[in-house]
Amino acid sequence: MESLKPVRGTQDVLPQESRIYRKVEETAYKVAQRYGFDEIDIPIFEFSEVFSRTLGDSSDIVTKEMYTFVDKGGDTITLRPEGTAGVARAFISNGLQQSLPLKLFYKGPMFRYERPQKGRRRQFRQVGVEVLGVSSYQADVEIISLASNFLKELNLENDITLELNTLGDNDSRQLYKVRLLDYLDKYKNELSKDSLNRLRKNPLRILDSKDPRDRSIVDNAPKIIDSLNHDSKQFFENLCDGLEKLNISFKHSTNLVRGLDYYCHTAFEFTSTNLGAQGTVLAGGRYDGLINQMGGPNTPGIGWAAGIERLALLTKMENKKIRPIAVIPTNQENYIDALVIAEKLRKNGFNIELGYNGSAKKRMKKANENNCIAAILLGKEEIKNNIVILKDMDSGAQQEISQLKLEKHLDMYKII
RNA sequence: GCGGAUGUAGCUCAACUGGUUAGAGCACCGGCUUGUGAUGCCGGGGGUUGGGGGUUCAAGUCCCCUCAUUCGCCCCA
Repeated sequence: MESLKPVRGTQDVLPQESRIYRKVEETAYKVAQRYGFDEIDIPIFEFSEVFSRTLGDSSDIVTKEMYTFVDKGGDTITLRPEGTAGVARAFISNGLQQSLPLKLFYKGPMFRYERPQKGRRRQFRQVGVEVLGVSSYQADVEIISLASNFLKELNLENDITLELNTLGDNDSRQLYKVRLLDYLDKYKNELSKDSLNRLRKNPLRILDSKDPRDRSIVDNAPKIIDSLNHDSKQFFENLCDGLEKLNISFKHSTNLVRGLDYYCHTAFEFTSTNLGAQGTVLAGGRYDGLINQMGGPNTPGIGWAAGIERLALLTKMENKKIRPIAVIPTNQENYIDALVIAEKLRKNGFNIELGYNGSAKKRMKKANENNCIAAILLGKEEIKNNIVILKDMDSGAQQEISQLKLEKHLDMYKII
C-alpha cells in the first residue's frame, strides 16, 4: 500500500543507525562546548520570507527546493532548508545584539525538495554553529578549528580534506565580478548551457562547474585573490596563518565560491571522495551582510553546517549499546521477585533486561542475544534463602550471592 | 527539474530461450523431557515476484504507465 511507504526522501532511522546519529550529534555538541558554544533551538518552520529574503529569490533553494505551504491561518510557511536564516531571525526577534558576541550551536532536521541520492534526503539532519558579532578573522579560525576537531573526534581526519577560499569584501568581489564577466564574455559560445545560465544568475558559480568544456576556460580565468584589496588580502592571510599555527592543513581552492551577495571573505568545505557526488560533508562561510539584509542591525556572522547522514555514512565508528545485565526468573511464578530486584538495580544505575515471558532457557538465550554481560537467576530456592545466582555471560562462571551484597558484586559491571 | 541503471520472502540472492503448487542461505518462531545461553539436530510461519494496465493458450520472465531505489547533472550538508 502506497501510504505505508515512507514519503520519498524520508527514512526511518532504526535503533542501530540512530545510535550512530546520536553519537555524531553529541560529539559535535561536546566539541562545540569546548569552544564556548551554547545550543540554540529554533523552529523547524518559519514564515517563508525568512528564507526567500535571505537566500535570494533566484537561488535554487528558493525556486525549487523549499517545502512551502499555506497554514490554516493563511500564512505562508516553509520548512527550514538550512539553519542560518532561522538563527539570524531569532537573533533579531530576541534583541540579542545586547549579548554579542554570540556563539551558537544547533542541530535538527532540515528539509529540501530534491531528488534523493546516497547521502541526500528530503528530510535530513544537520549540526551547525554560528558566531555573530565578530568581524575579525579570529572567529573564522575558531570555527574551522572547531570543525576540524569535531571531524577528528569522529576519526575522519584521514578521509577528509579542507578546501578554503576567500571571496573578499564587497568591494573586492564587485571588482572581481566585473573582471570575470569581461573574461567570460570572450568564451560565450563555448560555455556549457548550465554555465550560460549562471552567467546571468550567478557568475561566480561557473568557477566550480564540473563540465569539462567549462573547466579549461575557467582554469585560465582571473583569480579572486588578484582582485582583493589590502584589507581583504590581510584578512585571508591572517586566517591562513592562524590555521597553519594550529596545524590544520588546507587546500586553497581558488574556485570554491558562494553565490549569494551577503557572503564575504571566508568560504570553506570539508570534503570526502567516498560519497560520490555528495562529497561535501561540512561547509561554511562568512556572511557579514546577512543580518542587515534581513532588517536587523549590521552584524557580522560566520558559521558552518554539517550533514549528519553523510558523516554517519563515512564514520566506521560503531556506537555500541551498553551491555545490560539480565534478570531471569527461572519460573514464571518468580517474576514479581525478579521485578523487584530489577527495579532496585535500575534505581541504582544498572542497565537491566527483564523479559516478559519464556522459560529460563528462553530467557538465557535472549540474554545472550542482547549481549548481556551477566545474568541474575532467581528461583524459589534462591528466594527462600535470600540469594541469587550471578552468572558471568562471558566466562560462564556462576556463583550464589546474598541479595544484600548483590550490588557490590555488580559494581564491576557498572562501568561501561 | 533532466539523463542512465535497478526493483523476486525481514536481509542476500536463484528460477534455461515466457511453460505446471516461485526456491535457497541467513534471520524469525517452535521442539530435542519440564531451573541456565553461544554450537548441533528436527520442524514451522512468511512472497498477489513494487503497483497498475497490455500482449499471449501461458508472464517473475515481453511491452507501456506509475511508484521507489541507485548513479550522474542542476544545487547542496
